[in-house]
Amino acid sequence: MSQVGFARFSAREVAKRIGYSIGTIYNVFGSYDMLILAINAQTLTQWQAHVQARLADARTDRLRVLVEAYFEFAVLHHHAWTALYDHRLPDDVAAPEYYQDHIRSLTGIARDEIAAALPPERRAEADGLTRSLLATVHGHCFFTLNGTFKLLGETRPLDTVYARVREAIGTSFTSN
Amino acid sequence: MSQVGFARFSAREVAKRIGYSIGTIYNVFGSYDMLILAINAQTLTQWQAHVQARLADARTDRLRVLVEAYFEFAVLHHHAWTALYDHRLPDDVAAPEYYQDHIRSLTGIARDEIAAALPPERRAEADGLTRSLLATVHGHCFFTLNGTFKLLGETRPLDTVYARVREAIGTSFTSN
DNA sequence: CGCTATTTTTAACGGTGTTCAATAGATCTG
DNA sequence: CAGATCTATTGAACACCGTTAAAAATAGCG
Repeated sequence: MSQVGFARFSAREVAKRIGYSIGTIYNVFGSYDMLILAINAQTLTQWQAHVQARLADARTDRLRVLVEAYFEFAVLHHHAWTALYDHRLPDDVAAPEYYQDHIRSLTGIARDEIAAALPPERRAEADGLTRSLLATVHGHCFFTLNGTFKLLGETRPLDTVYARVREAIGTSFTSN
Repeated sequence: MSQVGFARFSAREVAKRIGYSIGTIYNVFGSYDMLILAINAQTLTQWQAHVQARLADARTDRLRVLVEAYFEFAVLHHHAWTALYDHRLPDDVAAPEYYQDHIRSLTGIARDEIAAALPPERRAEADGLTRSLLATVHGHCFFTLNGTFKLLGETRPLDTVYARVREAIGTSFTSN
């Protein structure tokens, strides 16, 4: 996945590379969707580890480090990261519980940092603000990787999105 | 595309439905990528028309209407909208000029509204702020449609993202 | 009409996800 | 050990896909 990207990824190629036949892949994972979910879950694990490692030796401005680590991983593993969002289950199928847990675990890190960065009287906003800032950072990262920012002339997406985060943490008008 | 979505879309099916053979599709569009680009360009045109129509009868708070129209189109045509971002050209291929123009035209609408909403002494920030807020709104819209917000418990993404936009327009710490 | 130029078709190629009967291997039983 | 049961693995078959190029059909023109 990290080598060819989502569009050129194939279950048959996986089977070939690990020395098994295509049938075995299907016995183990059940379907193409579930194979990709397993791979994406691994990506989420690596992403979380990356963010936690960066936060571990962050001495000041942990929020900045958090945002940087988010971007860094996506740029470093852009095929794997993009696959997280390129893959879509059928509209009537929900992601398995284990996969949802991976997402909750990763977003939980952001929540803890944001809660810690908020003044005590605004801690109640932490959950809503976290969801919003995750989306904000995601949008900037996505536009960085898919070329939209290049097209529009944005050269410092990291600084830009950090300004958005600081605004929201500093003084928020949200009602969440 | 709007019926089956990006993943299940096929050029052969298009040929069948319009009563031509697959070869004709390739004579006209050149490749699968270019066919999708043509379809996505149409989607961008419809999106722009939708936003302009909403802005045309906006009497107050045009920024709110702008954000609402963005969301509304994505939700109303979520398969077509998602295809805009599911499709990725090979890393070494740039989008054709006509397609880039569509994007610049759509984002230009946002730029004009944002510039008008800014106090005169901050007009210079309009371009950078527009890029950032487009990414911000995109992120919220994307998380709404791909289920991330549902998973995280976000129930009012439109209000939430509008709070982010108001923050940035109201008092911005950005250096763009 | 015949001749050219354009449009369209068709068949083939190599690839994909998916299924499933058949095989191979491992494990347990008497 | 021999045999039976259970599990893991295979690979052929199916229906689809994007892509190509030669052949066929159509249109335009003198």
